[in-house]
Amino acid sequence: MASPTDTQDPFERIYQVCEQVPSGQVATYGDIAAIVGQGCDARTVGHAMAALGSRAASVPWQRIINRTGGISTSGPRQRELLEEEGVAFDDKGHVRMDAHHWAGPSEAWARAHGFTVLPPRDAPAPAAQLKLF
DNA sequence: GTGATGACGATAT
DNA sequence: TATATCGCCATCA
Repeated sequence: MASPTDTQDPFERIYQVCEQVPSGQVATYGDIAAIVGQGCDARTVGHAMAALGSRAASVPWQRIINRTGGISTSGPRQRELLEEEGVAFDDKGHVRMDAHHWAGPSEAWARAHGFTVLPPRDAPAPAAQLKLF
């Protein structure tokens, strides 16, 4: 049996999750893939973004970046859009993931649409903290 | 059906 | 932090 509100199209589900990313925040391809699940891979999300087509006007594709916080698209267009939303970049052109990383959709929303909740990413960076003293 | 390509991720160095 | 290598999955020739 299929899940409720089953869009059947993996790309369509990816677009749905992307639309949940609020303005001023960014999400990584891996995060979107983890939420969508169903064998969706970070690369699959990239393909979906490349196949946006006319959907580019409805999906905040600019808020989807790679894990390094860098922009994979060609041209400064994506950075322009993000800066318009208040996203800060460092001198190297990387997004400040520590300040703009999207924590994921609401658990209620995820369950209502049959998505997976993003795992707790509260990694305390052990090495840094241990070496602090 | 197979091989190559790609808006990637994680690990190792 | 940057680079190199491998793995993963969907699309195209």
